[in-house]
Amino acid sequence: MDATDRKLLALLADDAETAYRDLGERLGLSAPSVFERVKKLKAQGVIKRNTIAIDGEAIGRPLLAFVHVNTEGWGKSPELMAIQDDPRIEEIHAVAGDTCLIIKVRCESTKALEQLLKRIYDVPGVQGTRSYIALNTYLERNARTELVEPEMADA
Amino acid sequence: MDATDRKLLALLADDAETAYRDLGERLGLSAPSVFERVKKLKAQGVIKRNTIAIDGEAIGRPLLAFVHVNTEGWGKSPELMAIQDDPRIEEIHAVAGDTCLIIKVRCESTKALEQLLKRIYDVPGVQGTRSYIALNTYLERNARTELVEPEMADA
DNA sequence: CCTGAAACAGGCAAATT
DNA sequence: AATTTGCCTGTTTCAGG
Repeated sequence: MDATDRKLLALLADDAETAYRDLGERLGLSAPSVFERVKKLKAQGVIKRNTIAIDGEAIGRPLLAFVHVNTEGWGKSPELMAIQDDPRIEEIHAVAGDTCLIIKVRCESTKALEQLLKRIYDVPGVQGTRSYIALNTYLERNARTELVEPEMADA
Repeated sequence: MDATDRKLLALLADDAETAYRDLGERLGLSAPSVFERVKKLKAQGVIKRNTIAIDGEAIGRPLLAFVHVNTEGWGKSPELMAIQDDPRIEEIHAVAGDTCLIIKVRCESTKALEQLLKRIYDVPGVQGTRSYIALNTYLERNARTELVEPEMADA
């Protein structure tokens, strides 16, 4: 994982369909060398997978929300994890703070969100939820590397 | 946007490197037909772009956090939006609820998060922040379509 | 939407520095 | 030892029907 790898990751994150030849030009490498690096990054698990970014509104899910879930005892129950079969659920994180779980959901409507919340409330141990409805998304992207070496300044 | 398109999007979200021939087999179409559909979905903006999923830990950013930002007046100031040049910032949403903005960040360390918070606090109009540190991520994926027709049940 | 064909890029092997 | 050059296989992409 050197500076070239980080720049390569940044280029692929921006457009994963760029030809190895073009990537090589930008990195000062030949196409096979770029291929080798990508292969290694995939084997190492740095690149988890290639995917597409889908527009939420275009697929009929204009409502984005973050749902904080409070549970008695520990939050991660199999019943609660079962909700991930719902394609509206995009993320589930256990967090430290004044809530137990944060769930990111993308719904068709407020009614669909209500149904989802109902399902969450039906899980044993769930004490309550607090929802944050996104009014506008200014930025939404995957993990990024920086093109330059990160500076480790202290506090 | 018919059922075939939704299934195609689901397949591409799972693995965007699948050959059109293989996609065609699963969809009951020929490779050129799949190509046509993908082209249309891109032109319509349904597919926003092809990208790679990068492992946060592998690039030295094991610390995921959601930062709620409270501001006086309206949250979206140019100064605050300028923080998106930092690759640690993955998402910025204006939300309705007991906070103004939710920011998703992925940092190298608690010190790096502290610096980021410092930068946010330095923006005029920012009254306070509340951070939720992810202890464990159970699910993290992009927008998904469902393979079957969504049922619009009422409340 | 499918069949056939051309252009292109991906992936490997040998050769070179 | 690592990278580049060149080649072959396969996919992508464009016709025509």
